[in-house]
Amino acid sequence: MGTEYTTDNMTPEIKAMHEVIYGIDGQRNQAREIQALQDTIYVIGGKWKLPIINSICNGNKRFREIERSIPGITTRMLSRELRDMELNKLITRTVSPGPPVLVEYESTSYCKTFGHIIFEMIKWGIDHREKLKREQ
Amino acid sequence: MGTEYTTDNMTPEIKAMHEVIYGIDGQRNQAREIQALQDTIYVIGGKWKLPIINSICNGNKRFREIERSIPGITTRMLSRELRDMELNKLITRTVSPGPPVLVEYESTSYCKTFGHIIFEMIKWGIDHREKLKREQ
DNA sequence: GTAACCAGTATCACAGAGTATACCAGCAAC
DNA sequence: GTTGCTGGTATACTCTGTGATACTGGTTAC
Repeated sequence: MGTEYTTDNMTPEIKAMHEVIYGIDGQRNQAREIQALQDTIYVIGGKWKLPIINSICNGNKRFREIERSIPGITTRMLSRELRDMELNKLITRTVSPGPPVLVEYESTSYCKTFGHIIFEMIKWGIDHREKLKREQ
Repeated sequence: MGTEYTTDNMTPEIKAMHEVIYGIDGQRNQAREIQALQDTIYVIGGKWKLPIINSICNGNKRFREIERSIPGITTRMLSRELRDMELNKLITRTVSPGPPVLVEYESTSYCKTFGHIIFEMIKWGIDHREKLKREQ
């Protein structure tokens, strides 16, 4: 059933992804979809990770810079998330002893792979607010 | 600074979104970005909402269907999230008294606006697993 | 009548994400 | 010396999202 297609012309990566979503036989592979979605939620879930990633990708490097750019975050949470993200190789932390001591956080290429997700989420949020405005 | 642009040709919606992201003067509006991102996280955050949305959008309508399609979820959490999502008009719940009683959940158009986010998250999750496989 | 399914509810438990608030050493600016 | 900033840490606490497990009434299939 379903439309005919050929994967002959695809690159190996695209072909693999296609086969995960649609399966070998072209049927939607719901089990793989849900697994992928849950994997992603596991990695970037929580209240603060994406805002911190977004802030650093926007060029904020310093602890207080990042803190100021995210309304509502506490130093406790920021510190904890930064450490966790460094361990998971989402960001790098570079210390220049100075004086004064200078610590800089930067995104890794792995971190940047969330760009599309963050972009879609920002778009949704903006559009949502526009819609709420129009409904008033 | 930055590249010149004109918004004259844009639809009102696109123009409004453009101005939120870039501001009137074309500069990135980080404050609006973070607000939009936090709004989105507020609405769809948590471990189960997106998997449930995805399951219902994939055509699962019945409580146990949805339950079976999401590994790890408990009836407690599913019931709770479905109620919450119905209250927030993400889904509709239709009861046919039967016998036997038949309850069907369906996504609303509002619910479907998360499609792009979910798609990007599934893509990321699939790509991430492919990369891990290649690194072994 | 027994088993299985449907669509949940009930009850108890708790881990950990998140919060509130104060504080620290070192440095710079005045 | 006082104030402000940096880059956090310390401590106690909250609370909520989540989990585990058993259970319910109604129905169907055999």
